[in-house]
Amino acid sequence: MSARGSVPEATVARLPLYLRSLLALAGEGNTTVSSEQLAGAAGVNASKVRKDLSYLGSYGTRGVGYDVEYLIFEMSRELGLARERSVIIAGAGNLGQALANYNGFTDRGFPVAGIIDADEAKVGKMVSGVRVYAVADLPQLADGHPGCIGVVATPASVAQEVVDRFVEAGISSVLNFAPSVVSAPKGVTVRQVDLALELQVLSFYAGRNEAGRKIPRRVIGN
Amino acid sequence: MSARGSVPEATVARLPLYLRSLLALAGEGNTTVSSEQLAGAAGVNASKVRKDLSYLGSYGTRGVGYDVEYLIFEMSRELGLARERSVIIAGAGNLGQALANYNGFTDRGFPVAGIIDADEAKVGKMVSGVRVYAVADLPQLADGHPGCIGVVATPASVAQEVVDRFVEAGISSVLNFAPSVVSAPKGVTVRQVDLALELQVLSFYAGRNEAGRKIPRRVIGN
DNA sequence: GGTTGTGAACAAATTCACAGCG
DNA sequence: CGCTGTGAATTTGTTCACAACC
Repeated sequence: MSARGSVPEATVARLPLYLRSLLALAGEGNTTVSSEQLAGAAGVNASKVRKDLSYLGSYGTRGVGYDVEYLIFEMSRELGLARERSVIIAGAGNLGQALANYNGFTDRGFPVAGIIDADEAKVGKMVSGVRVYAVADLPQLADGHPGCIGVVATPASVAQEVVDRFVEAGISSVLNFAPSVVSAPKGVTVRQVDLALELQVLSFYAGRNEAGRKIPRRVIGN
Repeated sequence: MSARGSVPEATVARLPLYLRSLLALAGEGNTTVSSEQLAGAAGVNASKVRKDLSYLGSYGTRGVGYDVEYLIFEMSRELGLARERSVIIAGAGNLGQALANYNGFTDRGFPVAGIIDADEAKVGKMVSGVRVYAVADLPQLADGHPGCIGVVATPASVAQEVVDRFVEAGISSVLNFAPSVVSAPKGVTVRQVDLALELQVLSFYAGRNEAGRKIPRRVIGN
């Protein structure tokens, strides 16, 4: 398939996984990788890797595999990682501070441009090297970092309001950590991460496993 | 459908969303809710709500809707939230401390039982009200909190090792924040949360949106 | 020989549409 | 009449299996 037909969502969600694996493989000195190897590293199966890569129109070499450096290049380009994207965090509370302090963002190419907070007492302070700005400063901050990503780390009660402000400031990518459903106009992408939700899902399966274990106490031949 | 056939994964992932919405609705004094309303609150569509609820075998009343309290009860039961589950965090670094400090876990019924860390200098210290334990203390800590959930907040390089230790200690639910694919024996559920991955996915769509915007500069009638 | 790229088969998830019931 | 519950239709995602190619 030749590059520009829309890439399935499920595939998009796996691209960063492949990229991460490829970077690791490159670090180990591999110059070439088969779909089988890449699948192993990314924790998926080989046909999936081949299908996914085929959506990017990337070319491997039959009988050989994919060129690691070339794939990294292609994939970074697809993911828009050539261009740096800053992150603006809304909410200087627990989670906001944690995220500002979290190296994972900066390390992987998403520097934190600032934190905005409604609490005047916090404005002007530094939180692990990141300045806290007033809500009124958001438009200016966003302008200074074109293509930046807004991160919602406020209580759920104000999440929608924050998203609206982000959108007004011209931000079109939002990562929402608040446990609340938010809406945004078309053209704005919102992704939701709810930490407690993940725990609840685990709890569901834990219940099933434990319940399941009750009956087959001593199964013959297992 | 009558309760015990396996609930589809996609449905399981939405149950906490419904529960959250139901709690909000109950808080507003609603005693009854239609699939349409619940769908609105949870940000999905009504048929999905009905299908999902039907997997739980929950009964609504035709012409009326669902009883809010009853649904909350049923859903909490399904999610195993009657029983409290503690969380044990591995890694007292940036992210680990942030998570320990994050009220979102405790507030929603997942108290943090402790942090384990390989660094002897940190052992015995308190991190926002949570004690740091040595790795050797893990089995005991896990025993003291049956059905607990292990959270990996270490560097990727040791994530697999940590998961192995969790499993040895009898933990069968793991939430992995390290950007690395980990494997675990059958019967152990692992969920992956990669914060930078979310940003990369946003970056992908941002690129598409921006590229798309290049051409229709001034669209008539929009 | 080995590995990709991809149609075709299969499976999962979503949406439609309406019968059934309060 | 209004709303649920669910089969059927559709869409999306995964896996298979193999021809094409290096």
